[in-house]
Amino acid sequence: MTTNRQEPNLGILLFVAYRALERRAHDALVAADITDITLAQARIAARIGPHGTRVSELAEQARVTKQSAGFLVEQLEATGYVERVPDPADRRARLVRLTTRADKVVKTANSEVDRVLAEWAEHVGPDRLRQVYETLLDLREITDPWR
Amino acid sequence: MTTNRQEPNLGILLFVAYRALERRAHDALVAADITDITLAQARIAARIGPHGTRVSELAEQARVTKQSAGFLVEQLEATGYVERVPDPADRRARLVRLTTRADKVVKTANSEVDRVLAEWAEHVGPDRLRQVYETLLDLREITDPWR
DNA sequence: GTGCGATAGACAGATTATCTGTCTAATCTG
DNA sequence: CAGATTAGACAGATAATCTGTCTATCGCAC
Repeated sequence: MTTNRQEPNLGILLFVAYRALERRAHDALVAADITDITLAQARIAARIGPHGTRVSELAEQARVTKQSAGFLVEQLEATGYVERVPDPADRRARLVRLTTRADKVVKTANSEVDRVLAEWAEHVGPDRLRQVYETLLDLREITDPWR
Repeated sequence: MTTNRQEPNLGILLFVAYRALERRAHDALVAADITDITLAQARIAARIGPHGTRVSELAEQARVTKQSAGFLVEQLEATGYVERVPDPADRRARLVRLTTRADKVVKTANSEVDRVLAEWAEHVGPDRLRQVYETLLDLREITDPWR
């Protein structure tokens, strides 16, 4: 529970903006006939780095348990959007990487995000939007236990 | 899917901040021995206005279907945190209201949110935090289809 | 005022996402 | 090297969410 005030509190504002962005990106995928990726899978996939990322790290970033992340990665693997390769640096671990099949997905999602951000910048002004970005970036130092 | 860039994108920053706030509030409830409210229930409860709110509106605000919202309200009703009363303005509708049993919960959650916001203000400066609030408030005009 | 499309929300059923707990192998640390 | 930690798989349970359908009511346009 955050609060139940009438004036929207910061939590709700963060939520609304986040969900709007996420929703637009996912809708863009559906519009591009990419209908075999759920929102939860996308949340995981969006956090995969260019050189692959461990399931544990994906779990931390997406704020779910390792089990949940593993479950979603398994599905993404089944649909061919990711692959798991051994981590050369740690034989316990496996790196989750995006496959070439994911290229179109990433491109589509990124394009839409860019479009949304352009709309936002148009609405509130590029400076104010950048201020939000920079402040949230600094805030991450205390809100993000990892990194 | 938002993107998979390395520099955190705005979507991820919004997510991290939102989840940090939500998590802290929920943890505060658990610390106060309020363990019969789940995060999903809290998301719904946090959006109930002082004079009661319709399930449909809660669903819209929390970005879930009416069915999901109804399901969660049912649980909150079973644990006695909310009650449903007929809406005098519309006989189809019922208003979901917080009960007195919810007082402690609301107070606990609000206190923790205030505490978190104070920490945030401490870290980035009150001005910058207020700028984030105001910009997100303006942004809501285009990101929030309702209201 | 009547009729028709929209809305509120309940009911049913299915699926998806998530968690806790446990286990093994591998790594790190003192 | 021994013990603690970490990565992630496996098993099982639960929670959350969706689609679809249905009834009652509302709000208009005519």
